[in-house]
Amino acid sequence: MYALLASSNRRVSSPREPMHILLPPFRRARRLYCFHISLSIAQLSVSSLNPEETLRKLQELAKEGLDPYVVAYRFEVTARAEELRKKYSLLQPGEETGDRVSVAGRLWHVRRHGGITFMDLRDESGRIQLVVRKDVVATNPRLEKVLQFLDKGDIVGVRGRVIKTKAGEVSVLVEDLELLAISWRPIPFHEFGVKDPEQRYRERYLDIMLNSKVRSAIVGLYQVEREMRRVLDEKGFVEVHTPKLQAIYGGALAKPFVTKINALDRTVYLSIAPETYLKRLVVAGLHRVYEIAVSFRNEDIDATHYPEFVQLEAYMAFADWNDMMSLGEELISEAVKALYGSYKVEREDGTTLDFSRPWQRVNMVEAVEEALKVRVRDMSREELAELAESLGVEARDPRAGKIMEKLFEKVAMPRLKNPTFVTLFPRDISPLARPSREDPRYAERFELYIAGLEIANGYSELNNPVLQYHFFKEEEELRRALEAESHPMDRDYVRALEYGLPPTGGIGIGLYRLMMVLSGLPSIKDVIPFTITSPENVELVSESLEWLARRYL
RNA sequence: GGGCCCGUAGCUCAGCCAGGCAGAGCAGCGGGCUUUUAACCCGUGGGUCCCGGGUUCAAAUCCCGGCGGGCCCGCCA
Repeated sequence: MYALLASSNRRVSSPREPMHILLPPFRRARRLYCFHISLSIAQLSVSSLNPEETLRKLQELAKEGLDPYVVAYRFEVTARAEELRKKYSLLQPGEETGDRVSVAGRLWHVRRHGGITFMDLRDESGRIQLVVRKDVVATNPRLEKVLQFLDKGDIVGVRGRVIKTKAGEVSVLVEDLELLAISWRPIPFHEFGVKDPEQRYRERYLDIMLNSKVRSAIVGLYQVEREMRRVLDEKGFVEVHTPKLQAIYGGALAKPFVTKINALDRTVYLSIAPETYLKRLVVAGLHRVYEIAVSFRNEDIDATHYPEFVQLEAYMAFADWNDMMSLGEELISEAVKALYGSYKVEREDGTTLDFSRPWQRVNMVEAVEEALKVRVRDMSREELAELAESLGVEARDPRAGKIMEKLFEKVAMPRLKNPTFVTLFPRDISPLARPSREDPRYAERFELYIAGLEIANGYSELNNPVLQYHFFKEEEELRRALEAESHPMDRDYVRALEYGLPPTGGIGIGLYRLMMVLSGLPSIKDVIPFTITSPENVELVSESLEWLARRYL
């Protein structure tokens, strides 16, 4: 009884009209906009901001002919923040130069002191302080006006003289300032300002703006790619694009995305790897070929996996797996050098990763034996399975090699900190690799581990069409038996091999993972510029200001 | 698929264990300040305590159910 009353009271006392009811019809809004705007905006829970204040600011600016949406189409930039700080670092505190520069960027902080205002402006190079002094402002009415309405988050361009403040900071003494764009939303301007993990990925532009580690990882990936392209280019490699829409997916063992080409009414798969196409190109006589390939795998998302990722795959005719390990060492260590100026990378956790060549090489079986102190090399599938189960490793797979790999990942992989090549993978889990010239139970296949993460994979490429056909058939049977991922039969690929593939080495390097390891960021999503997020009802300031559009048309 | 944690102002969080007027800092707004560094000082507005139900004189707090999010563990780079 009481409960009923209480709950019904609560319901009565907290009614909320849906927001759209509060949004005025267009015509009426024009006449009464002041009233309606403040009303409708007040209902928006949108981030703090203060759309009302921002609207007022825009109206005031418009009156003065300073509406940035109307007047600001370009701004002549002559200097970058970081360059200025370096170039003028030797000025004495309080010293002023006559050097006039113009810089542009976003205001990060505004510190008003009455007669003097300090602002931090950031452009893509870094930060520079702006000083706006009352005596200078007095000579420039427009500056005086704009200054009233400046907020942190706004995009401005300034012209002024380079000085060093009494506190010793290189600054621009502002003589003129143009408001180039305003921010309607508050920006959490502290380092790591966006803490909510979901918001970080939803509004990634904020995370990239505010989180320097994320920003440098994203820029770093570009630098890594650039350096790897340089190294490959010098060796005569040709960069190509292979199809992302494929009739038969292959080159890896993974679940594909399924889609359709309407024009052909055909089901196609998004590329899970460029491998088989790149090797077709080697058959075609492009003896050194590579791709920085976006690949898609329709599998789970976790800290080290994301359904779309970027890998560099390179193939070199007349080379074997040893050559590819050397190439991998060179590509990655030179990229590290280009990025950090050293082959050693200090990480946040205090550890150092040493990319100096050559890197350690251990074969998988020896690594397992070393970790377990048990001789496993001649064990049967059943013996291996028993050992695995005793260590809590699932061992239902019919392939002995799969069990060996799992054992390795369980007992040996986490120990691999500095770059290490794990060599001699089991043959039966390597359908595109060439059997070892010394022991056909193994393949001439390696994987590269850094900081416990698998970063690269390569091998002496299988060029024997008869064996390739045989392995594809094995994979088909495996798929039926296991419903596990297996490599589909690709008859055109075998046909290409039948024309003759030279002895060839190949390597694939996971670039996001490499960047994860280098940056020390804990999730692969941190180094990917944009990732998918769950559906969201996005509230927009603009929606309540639709009437304002008319002013600009 | 199994286990653990979180949801309170625009943001970061306290309050919950042990039920009793809804709190702090930052951000916003108003005022002051000519050398600051996330400036500072004074003043001030701001709440669906995730949602629903239950227990109780009384629920942000206890119980049940749901929703949203995160982390760890098993399979794929």
